[in-house]
Amino acid sequence: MSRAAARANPTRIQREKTEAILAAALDAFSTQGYRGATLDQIAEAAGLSKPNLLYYFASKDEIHRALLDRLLDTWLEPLRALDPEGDPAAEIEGYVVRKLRMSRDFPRESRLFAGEVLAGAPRIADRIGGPLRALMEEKAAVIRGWSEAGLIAPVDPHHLIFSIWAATQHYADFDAQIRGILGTAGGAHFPAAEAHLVHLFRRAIAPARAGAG
Amino acid sequence: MSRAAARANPTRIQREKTEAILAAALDAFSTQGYRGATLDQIAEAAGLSKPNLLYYFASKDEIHRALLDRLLDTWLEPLRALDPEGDPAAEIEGYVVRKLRMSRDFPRESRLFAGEVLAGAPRIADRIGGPLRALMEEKAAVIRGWSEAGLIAPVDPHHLIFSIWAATQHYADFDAQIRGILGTAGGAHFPAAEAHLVHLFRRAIAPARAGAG
DNA sequence: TGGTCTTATGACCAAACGGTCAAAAACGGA
DNA sequence: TCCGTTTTTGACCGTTTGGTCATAAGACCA
Repeated sequence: MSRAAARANPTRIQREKTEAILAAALDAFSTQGYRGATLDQIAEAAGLSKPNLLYYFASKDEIHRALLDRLLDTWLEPLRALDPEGDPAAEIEGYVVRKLRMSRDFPRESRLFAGEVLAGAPRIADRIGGPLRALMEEKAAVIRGWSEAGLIAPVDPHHLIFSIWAATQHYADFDAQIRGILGTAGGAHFPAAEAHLVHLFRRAIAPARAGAG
Repeated sequence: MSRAAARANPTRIQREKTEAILAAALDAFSTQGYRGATLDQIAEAAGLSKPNLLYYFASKDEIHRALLDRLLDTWLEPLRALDPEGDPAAEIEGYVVRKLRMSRDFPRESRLFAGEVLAGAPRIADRIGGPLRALMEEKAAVIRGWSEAGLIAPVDPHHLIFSIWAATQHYADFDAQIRGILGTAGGAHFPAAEAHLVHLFRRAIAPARAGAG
């Protein structure tokens, strides 16, 4: 019999405990990294004994993997939603705003992902080179099309997307630094951040006016 | 007698071994985090036995602290160099370029810092709330002055600097992701990144032309 | 109520960890 | 060459870590 967490027909207890474990593990991994988090710590936070935890997940690695699986599904949604048929400026601005809100609403997930990439992406290199890259190419082509049609300024689509990722995720990943500098608590700086980022990227893609270039 | 590494008059051997240890530790900590890196691993990479390593540094924590001390000194240099008397656009663009080049030339340092902040900045919270915050306020005031004088567009100086940090450091911290997507090796994408970032921030701070807003 | 499958636990294990210590080896100035 | 200092090492230690296992307790349905 395989692991309880991976059953086809999970029982109520399996569903509840699996959720509790993943929630506790997300806390642990996102703040302390893979090696820094311990099974004892996760088990205690989830309200289980360690052997009981290992009844639901076969190993530490399997918990981590399960978290990343969930994460990547939802992580790319904002970019997926970028509509090739929509208004270019509105689409890109909308993407920036959606991405920033994910940083605000899912900072632990952002940090989990950041930590994994920071470490060289040992456990998700395949998915970065696969689905993520494919989606990136698809949307980059859309943006390049807008560029070439003169609907937005000439920009390098890949690096534009990198900048959007960087600038938005920064508010989750570097939260400790931002709080230390601004002195704000509980995401009070997000409205200003959103206004700034919309300004930043709106100007970046605004088509050059007549007479320039 | 205090630790060999902290002597006032270090011997040649002390200097050499201390360097070797810090170099090995930078590799280890930047890719695996504080808990992930082990003394055995650092010792081996530095070509020493573990007790020998602990002859130079009293503890794992002391090595980590020494790395952060060095790092923070040089890390803020690009921002410090932002000249209040210079041309605003040139100063900000210069800052972007310098910061990006630090990501290119010191990616391990960038990742060490990122990992520390990601974990909640437990060991550098004081220096973030202190010297870093002070420098930030100083330069933010400069940028605000430029804004109010109409020399650059109205921008939130703090968030502008956050965006510059985020967008430039991204190329070091998320290198694994960028390589996985672009397929480039050895920093071949840096010229394009520099062109893009200069474009991005030049437009962000360009004063509004007559007739707009 | 009985029986079966699921869930939980205490005791335990080997390996890895950060760190200590006494003693040996190497260094370097007189 | 001598001798005090610096440097290096092997052996060792207590703790923590991820993980196992046999067994007990609990849930659920007939």
